[in-house]
Amino acid sequence: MQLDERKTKILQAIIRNYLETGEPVGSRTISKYTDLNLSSATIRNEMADLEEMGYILQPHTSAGRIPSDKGYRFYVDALMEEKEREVVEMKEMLVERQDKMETLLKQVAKLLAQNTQYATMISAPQTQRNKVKFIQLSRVDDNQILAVIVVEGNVIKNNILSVEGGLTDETLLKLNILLNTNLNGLSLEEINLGMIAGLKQQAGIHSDIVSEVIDAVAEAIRADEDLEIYTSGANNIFRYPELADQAKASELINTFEEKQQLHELVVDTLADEKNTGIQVYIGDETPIQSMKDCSVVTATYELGDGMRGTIGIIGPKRMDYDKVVGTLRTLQNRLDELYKDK
Amino acid sequence: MQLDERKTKILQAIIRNYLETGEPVGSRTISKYTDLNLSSATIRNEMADLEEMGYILQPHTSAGRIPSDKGYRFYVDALMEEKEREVVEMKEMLVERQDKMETLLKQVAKLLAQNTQYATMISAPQTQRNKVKFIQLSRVDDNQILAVIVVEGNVIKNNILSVEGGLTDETLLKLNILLNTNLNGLSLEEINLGMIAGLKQQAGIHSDIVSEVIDAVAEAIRADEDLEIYTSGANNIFRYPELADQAKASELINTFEEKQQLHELVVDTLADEKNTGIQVYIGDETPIQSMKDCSVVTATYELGDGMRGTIGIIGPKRMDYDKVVGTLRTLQNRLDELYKDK
DNA sequence: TGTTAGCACTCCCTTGAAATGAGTGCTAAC
DNA sequence: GTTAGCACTCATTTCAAGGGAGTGCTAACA
Repeated sequence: MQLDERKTKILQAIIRNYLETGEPVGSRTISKYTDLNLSSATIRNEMADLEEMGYILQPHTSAGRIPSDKGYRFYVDALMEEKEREVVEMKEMLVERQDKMETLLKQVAKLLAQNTQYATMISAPQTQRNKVKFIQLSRVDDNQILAVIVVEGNVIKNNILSVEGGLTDETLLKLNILLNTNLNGLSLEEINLGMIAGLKQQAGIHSDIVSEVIDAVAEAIRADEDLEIYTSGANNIFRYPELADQAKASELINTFEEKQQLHELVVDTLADEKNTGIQVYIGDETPIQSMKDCSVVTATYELGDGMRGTIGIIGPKRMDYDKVVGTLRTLQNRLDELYKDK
Repeated sequence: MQLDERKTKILQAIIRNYLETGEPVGSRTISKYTDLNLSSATIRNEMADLEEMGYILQPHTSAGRIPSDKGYRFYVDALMEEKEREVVEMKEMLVERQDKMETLLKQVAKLLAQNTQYATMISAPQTQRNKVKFIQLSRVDDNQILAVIVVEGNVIKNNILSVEGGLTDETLLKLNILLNTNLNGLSLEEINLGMIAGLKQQAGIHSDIVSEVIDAVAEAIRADEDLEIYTSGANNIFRYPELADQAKASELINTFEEKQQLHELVVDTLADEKNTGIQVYIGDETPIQSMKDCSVVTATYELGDGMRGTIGIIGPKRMDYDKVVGTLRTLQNRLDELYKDK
């Protein structure tokens, strides 16, 4: 069977109506809703076809129809094909100047949640940072020294180390030179055990300091550590009866709170390079089990210097895809500016 | 009317039973439950008294009794007076060695939530840190310098600054000396506008760097910035039907997610110095509006060097106060060790 | 004077039957 | 190919009846 133009129109009408109301939609509603001027009986025939084709389904006999995952998918695909939509100016998205990335991202998540009435998440941008850029040891007081490590992408790690027997300024300077000349510009792979042993030997009695610094370097470089994820509006799921029952809500809330599982979403989104950077997961398509009754829309954003992060919107399957995709697209463009404004 | 021993016993029996079941408890239950050997009729008379005195109440005629806030309060006060309970060894609380405070606190919150089946929060320890301890500017590359600021309590702040026209190593050294000799040991109040102007003048063309550093100092010192709060187990509230209805759950979840309001709890708890460091808020006693149907138990913990934070457990009024208070007391003692172990 | 047995009464909650109504599938006519 | 009409289905609402848990009160008992 073919999905001709009339069937398409009817299908879209069904979905749009369902998006608004959340109730199964009947033939009579469609008969009036569209400009097709068809009687409800005709619509019923077409609906039977659409059901057979798998685009819509009936919760029970004598109920109206609701879109299936396949139906949503069709709708979203059609939506995405539409011409680049005009970038709506989000005046309400006035973000105050922020000097901290963290605060900015938290605010974006929050505003986005308020704006869309869905749950949102945003991951801090990640960059390739495999190389040590700079190491500095400084005295804080008699027994403590501060180790500052900067790696590519300007990720900074601080460690305060205690030194038992005092340490002369001279020794500190030597250690600084030792570490910088040997480690700068190296990646984690290039810092091998042999090299570490050599460094320790040169550091003599202060080899423990070298150990600690190298541990800190490893940590600063290891990517997953600061894959921070910020969420907001988790409680918005209570707005949608189909998600608000206790079992589902509890699971979802847990996912948002633990954040651990959200990583998968980020990984999955970033992995997919080809498209415009916006992806839609409907129902079972999502990598996260607890969201199998939801739809998830994700966008990859990119800050000037090649750092990429993920924004996600999680809501019911009858999400306002149109608006969400539009908003995300706008945000993709704006986020870079916001960051540059700092 | 007096709250004699028998009334006390009955009241405690009622409360304990209600804590377990969550259902109103009737006279017959108490008659069998206690070792008083009284008939249900006698219990009924006593219950009528207790109700008149405001310790218990009836949801409706011909229902059993449930504790009122006053009843809970009595129960908790009696509990707290009990002799220092033996510190239970929490074997299951084996926390892996963590080198980051943040990770430690997140883990504690999580374990605590799993352990108690309530929602938990923990605030990062705060210390008085009004004084600058140490400032260091270092070159990262040709156009960027890194400013590291350490204030009392070893709070560290990093800022990367861009410098337009290059900066010689000599100038950098001069700036370092300038900043350290003038700012070290000073509190925010002591760094006044006159001094800032003086510094800027001495810095000459690099006065903008001085400005940025001073801004960073102000931020590092300002306390509220890093009053981080970690939460866990918010979805545990779904275990208690009296909290699980949509309106309440949504509000609670929101409170946990936004964290903003939780600050009040921390402030309130830290303000109260006199007692053992454990406080119980029942119903309306809590400073947080959305928790007025909950009970909140908070504990102040102290890490060796005078840093204090707050742990909170949020659950239904029929919380197992006994266990919760015990667990928190244990944790108070253990947290310091855990931290020292680092 | 305190305790207890007995009983009528209250009120929530469950159960099941009946009514409602939205929506369908099918058939026959246009 | 489209439509009107009708019988049918089934979730949901409504209502009354019955059960049950628990109370308050009274009268008897120790």
